[in-house]
Amino acid sequence: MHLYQSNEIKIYNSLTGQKEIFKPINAGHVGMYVCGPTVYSNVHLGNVRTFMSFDMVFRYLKHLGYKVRYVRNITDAGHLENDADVGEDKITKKARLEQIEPMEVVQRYTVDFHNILNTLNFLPPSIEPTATGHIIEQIELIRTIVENGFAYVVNGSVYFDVHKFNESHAYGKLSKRKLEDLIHNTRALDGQSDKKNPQDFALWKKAEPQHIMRWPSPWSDGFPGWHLECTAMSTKYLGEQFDIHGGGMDLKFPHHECEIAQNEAAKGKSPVNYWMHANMLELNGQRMSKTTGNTVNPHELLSGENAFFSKAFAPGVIRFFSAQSSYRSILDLTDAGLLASEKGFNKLMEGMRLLQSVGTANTSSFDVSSWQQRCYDAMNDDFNTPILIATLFEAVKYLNQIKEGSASITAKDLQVLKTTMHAFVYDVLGLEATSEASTNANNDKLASAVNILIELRQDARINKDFALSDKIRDELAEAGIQLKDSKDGTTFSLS
RNA sequence: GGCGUCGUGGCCGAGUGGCUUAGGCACAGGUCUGCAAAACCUGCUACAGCGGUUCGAUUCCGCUCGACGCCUCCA
Repeated sequence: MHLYQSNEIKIYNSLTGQKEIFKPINAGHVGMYVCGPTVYSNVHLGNVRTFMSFDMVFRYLKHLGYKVRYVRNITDAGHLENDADVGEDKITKKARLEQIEPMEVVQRYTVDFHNILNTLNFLPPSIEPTATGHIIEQIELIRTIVENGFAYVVNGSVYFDVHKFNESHAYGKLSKRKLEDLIHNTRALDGQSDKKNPQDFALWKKAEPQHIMRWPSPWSDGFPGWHLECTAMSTKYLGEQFDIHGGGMDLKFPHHECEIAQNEAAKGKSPVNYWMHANMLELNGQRMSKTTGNTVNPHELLSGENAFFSKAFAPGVIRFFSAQSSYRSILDLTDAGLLASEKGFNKLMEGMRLLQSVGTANTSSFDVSSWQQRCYDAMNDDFNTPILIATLFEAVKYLNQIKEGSASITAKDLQVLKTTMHAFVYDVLGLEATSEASTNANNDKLASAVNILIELRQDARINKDFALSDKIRDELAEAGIQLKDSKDGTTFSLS
């Protein structure tokens, strides 16, 4: 008996605009594809939020016992500066600017991307394919689309014929656009486009002589179009139709719209059953933008070396902050918000510690099994992590009451509580007390030193030498060590 | 201009046609303490505006105002 058999998930499907009961194509198995980063610079923090949302989706599906194949690609070629057919490949441009090989650019930022995700406690996807590793598949796909009459060749480049496609299919059904509206609203191209219509998009681009990233094809030496890689790689590893496709809201049009068109043109099938789109991340109420300087990269957020935030924030705090809002809402990153999340996160982690130390009784004054069900209900409702967190805090409050003696729990219920808290806090939300884990190596020596000071202070307090005891307390505080007095003695924590 | 999303208490941020409350932070009072801090307990307030549907709307519908995203590079 797997958990997924008793937990019916509802997913908000961007394609239909409503929450739908999730039914995987193959019972017990889930195929999920998420558009990964274009590795031409440090990964965008907003992109990290998107991946974090899907990391939690991945984790929950796994927790329920699904066998999940999670594919998240690396775009290392083909993402043009613009779609107007005259743009430069982003990787190539960066390589030219830095005077290094394109693959050096790719390597550098792929490593950076993985570092950030590891630091933030992401689970690696099942497969992480690259665009350049699937040139053959992409060429085959183009060939099929051309044969089916939905693409045309001009001067060695191949373009998808959106108008032709729209005669027999619905181009724009995901983003709720009509082709005629697009025609009226597309800016006229200035100059030498090979496209029949501005709405057409490149499947294959002939490379200019100086272009380093190039592969042979039936049409020219060139490189594949950006939209094509996701179609090639998703269907290669997940099948012509698969369960979940995710990505940032900004990719809905044109990227995902083009994916649907490509797959329908090539295979005659709409590729995805459930489209999920994560909303944008803002910084202080404004969109992040490199051009206006209103941007922070993940390193700067983690290190505190930036102009926006008062301190460094631990990975767990960032995850907690993200999970406190729904993946479908715009999330505004602010100093006050992060500070509030830090306190909340610490409170939750304190609750996790209480699980180990709290005493049991003959009766429980709290309905643990209905609480447990509400945790599942929250996640089953379109992965509602804010509700899950609110429910987890009910348990924290309960644990504190047990500690204070105003509530009680049986050993059996405590076991359920412990298992469930661990499952949701660690496995599903991916939270870890990383700030402590990272200092553990030094903790033993530090602890013995601080404990000596605590003893000295205790002696001073017994002697009513409060000047000395306060001096020890205050100077430790300045050094980032906070003493906590309680009935059972004094402990400390690092701030 | 087109398409889409949204407007919740001091702040962030869920949710719902009435029933019992989101939750976190902040704030106030209390417990504890030599005093603090920390921790804990208790309290606190809301649904942009105007109409409509309804026995009843923050929740549904319409309009107004405002914010944001995509439509052109920025995730």
